[in-house]
Amino acid sequence: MSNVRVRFAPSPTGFFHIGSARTALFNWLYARHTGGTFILRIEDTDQARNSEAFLKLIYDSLTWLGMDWDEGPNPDGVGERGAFGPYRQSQRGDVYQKYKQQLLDAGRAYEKDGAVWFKLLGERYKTYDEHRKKEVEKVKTLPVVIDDQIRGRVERQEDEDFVIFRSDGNPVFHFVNVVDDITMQVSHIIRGEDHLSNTSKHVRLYEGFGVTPPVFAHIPLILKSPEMGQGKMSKRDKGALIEEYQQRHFLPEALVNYLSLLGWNPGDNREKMLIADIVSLFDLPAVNQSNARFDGKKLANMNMTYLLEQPADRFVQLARDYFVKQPTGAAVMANEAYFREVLLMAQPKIKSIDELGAYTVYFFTEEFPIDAKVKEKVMAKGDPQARLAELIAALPAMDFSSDAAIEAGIKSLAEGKGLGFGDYQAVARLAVSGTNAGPSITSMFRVLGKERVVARMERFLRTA
RNA sequence: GCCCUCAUCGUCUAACGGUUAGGACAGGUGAUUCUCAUUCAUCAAAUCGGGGUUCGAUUCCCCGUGAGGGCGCCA
Repeated sequence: MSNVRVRFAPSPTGFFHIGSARTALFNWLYARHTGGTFILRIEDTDQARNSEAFLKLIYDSLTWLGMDWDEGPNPDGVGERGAFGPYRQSQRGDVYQKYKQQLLDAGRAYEKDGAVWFKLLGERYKTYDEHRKKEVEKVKTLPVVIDDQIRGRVERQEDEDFVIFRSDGNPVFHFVNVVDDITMQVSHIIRGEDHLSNTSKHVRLYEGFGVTPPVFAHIPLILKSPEMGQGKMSKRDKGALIEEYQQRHFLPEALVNYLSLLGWNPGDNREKMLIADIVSLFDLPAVNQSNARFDGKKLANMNMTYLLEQPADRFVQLARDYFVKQPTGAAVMANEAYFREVLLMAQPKIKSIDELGAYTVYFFTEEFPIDAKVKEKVMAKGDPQARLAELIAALPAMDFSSDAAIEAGIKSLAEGKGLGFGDYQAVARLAVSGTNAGPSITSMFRVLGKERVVARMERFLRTA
């Protein structure tokens, strides 16, 4: 095992969104690529906004996406693993007190207005702050130099003392973040670019503790797609929540694959890749510097590509997971062999699992909808009623033992009337399935069975 | 207002300082299949602007402009 130690440090104050997932992913990829350790740390110091439900969502989302962690709370939330715990900041009060005392003893922190402040070293002066509309005390310091793995050399001036413990006694983010990274021996900090400006604070804190800062790597942000407006993606944007993709039965590996391509590429034209290949190819210097816009269409396409190539058993299992949650689920899955046959017929045709219900409805009930637009179109051409009547007459004698036999049967009927297969196909499909989209008419007939096909045609003729 | 970062088709992106600026998604057109979808073929589509450096700049430098982020006793 290498000495690379990275962490993902979410706070359970809201839904798990796509930006967090991508940050987690890049950390996970780097850990797996280097043979290092991936740590999950829960930043739950903000008691007012924390919730157990959101905490569980973090575990579930990471697990669903296949990002396993080596240290941190256990995925079921009971107990934890790793030698550097506790991994929830709410349980690390003692550690923070100790480090606060260290700063106090060294003269690098002081109390003011009931809060504890970190003290910058240098000459002090007062100046008016245009942004905050008040006079502030600043400190003349040398710029902090950050050698970022993705950005290169970044310089930033840190010129004001800042709070590390609030007057309510709780430590603030910058402080706990640095203390935890020190005590957990984090070697690389991979996080969003929104933290780049905070990094100078963090570096000063490391110096205050007499510790060499870890390697920083600030990854680009995910922006809204153009139709969603301006700015970085937030939880309120459509498609921003991991939970949503889970509910829509996306394939997690497709989502991970898509996310990995937002700000990174393997150096060639490959896009669809095995997770194992992404792990072996991923590296920090290859990460882009510019922000990326989220594109739901490309994600959907990636998901479809994955869906098309799923082995039959996995696809049926995915379908089962979907139908279990549908009100009609029990009826749909009542006959195992029939269910499987219908589903495998649908697999090459659908773009996402959540289309399955509508796509296969007429296989499981007589109460399927008739698409009005399709009906109008089909009925306007030729003499569909006559074709249907001919089919009804010919069907009882037809061989239904195979797709080929059915096809031959319809063809010979058509030839006898001087017509083509196509003259019967559209109206038969409409009468039997209520739509124009579906598997081949022959396999549809065979799976449905002769009686049901004839009955539906008769009913259609009566009501049409 | 101050500070930091970024800038190639609509979007994600590729291109040792030398390419007809490539690929993918989305879009257009056509072919194939009994429908639909897939698939295949094909078309359209970009180096933000201005200065340098250089024989030569998408690539290096500067200035604009635009976009994103930060400036909390939030994380």
